[in-house]
Amino acid sequence: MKNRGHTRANILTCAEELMQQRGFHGFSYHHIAERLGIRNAAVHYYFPSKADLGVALIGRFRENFRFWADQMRSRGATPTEAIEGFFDIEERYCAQTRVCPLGVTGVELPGIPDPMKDAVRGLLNDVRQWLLTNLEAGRETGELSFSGNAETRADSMLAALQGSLQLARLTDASAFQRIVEQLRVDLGMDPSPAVREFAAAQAIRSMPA
Amino acid sequence: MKNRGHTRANILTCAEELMQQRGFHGFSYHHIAERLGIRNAAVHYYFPSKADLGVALIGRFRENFRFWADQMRSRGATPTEAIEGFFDIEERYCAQTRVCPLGVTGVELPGIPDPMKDAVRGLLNDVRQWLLTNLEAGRETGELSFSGNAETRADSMLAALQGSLQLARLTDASAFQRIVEQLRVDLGMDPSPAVREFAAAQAIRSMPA
DNA sequence: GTCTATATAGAGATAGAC
DNA sequence: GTCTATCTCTATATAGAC
Repeated sequence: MKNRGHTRANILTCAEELMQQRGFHGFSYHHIAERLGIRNAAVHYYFPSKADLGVALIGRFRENFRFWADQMRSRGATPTEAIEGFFDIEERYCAQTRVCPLGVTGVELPGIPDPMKDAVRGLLNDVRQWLLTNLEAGRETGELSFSGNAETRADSMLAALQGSLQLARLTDASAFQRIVEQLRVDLGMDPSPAVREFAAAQAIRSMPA
Repeated sequence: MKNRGHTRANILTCAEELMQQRGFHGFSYHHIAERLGIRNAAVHYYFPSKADLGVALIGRFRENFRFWADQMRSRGATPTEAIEGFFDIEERYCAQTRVCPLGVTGVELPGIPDPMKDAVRGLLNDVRQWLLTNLEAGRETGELSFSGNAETRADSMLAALQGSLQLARLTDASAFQRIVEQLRVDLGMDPSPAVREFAAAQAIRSMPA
């Protein structure tokens, strides 16, 4: 038996990919079981209902995001580096033809289980708060410059990133790249490859698989 | 029998709302039949398969958009007025807790029928082209001012609008309003009437007696 | 054009053996 | 912890009566 003791984590990893590629209603326990070479019932052993699975998925996004953000902070990343790291997470989604979990749940909202909705709102709150803090800190130090209120800027950025992953699947990945570059310009960020490479390396090293 | 001769149109109207609220996999023929007070089989009479229904739905979005754009043009709308009109369409979606059809299909893409994918790409192309034309025309006349390339600006705007409808459902409608206001600022447009009123009220309150 | 009735397949879920 | 077997419910779809 491969991956002894890792079945639960394997299920989550597999379901995460399926959800970000096909939507929460776009995959079934059978899809997961098939990919992992196990049976339907084994998946139900770990996640009795699909609502349980959905809540666990969102919970893992939250944990991973917090872990990643803590890593960034403890490594002394500047606001600019932190935001570049966030762009890199999204870029990896784009490369895997995934969309943002907030986009998936935003689209399917009335059909997803209530406990999962609560979890998603918590995730959104964490990400928003993190981005807001970095935008304000960056404006404070002068490394970022943007007009208007930071809350709105944070929401605009999240919306644009979310939408760009969806548009990129309908056209091609360059749509995503160009929109991110536009966001950099709007924040007065340096578009130099050196900064992007640094942030990408940080993000890859500190993002749990 | 109500709405004699309108069943096909009623089905489309109903399915459109369901799709924008719940996603393409989030509703069934039964939901439609129930809402219209008819039977499952009657829906299949007009749209033999769900793929047929999906293609027809996207086709209607395209027709409606073209019709609306033609109206705008024949009434001599300026680029600014045209773009405000587009914001109005999205705002109505927001008020009805709907998201953009491009967002729905962007999220569920690998699971939707192939002919529907083609139709969606056509719709996106129409909307992108329309927005691009208006951005360029507005920059030409000087009524709009924005940096960078107009294609990227058009894609950014579509992504932000799409994402903002999804975020607004996870938080509240004000997220959508603030993001649209940000888009206006980014294009050098006048603030919306609501924002102007608010600013005016602030000014009056802060005026010395 | 809409109905009743029915077919098929899939999704979600449980019981009990190993 | 994973399996086989089974159950129920829903979604999609068709046939044929009215």
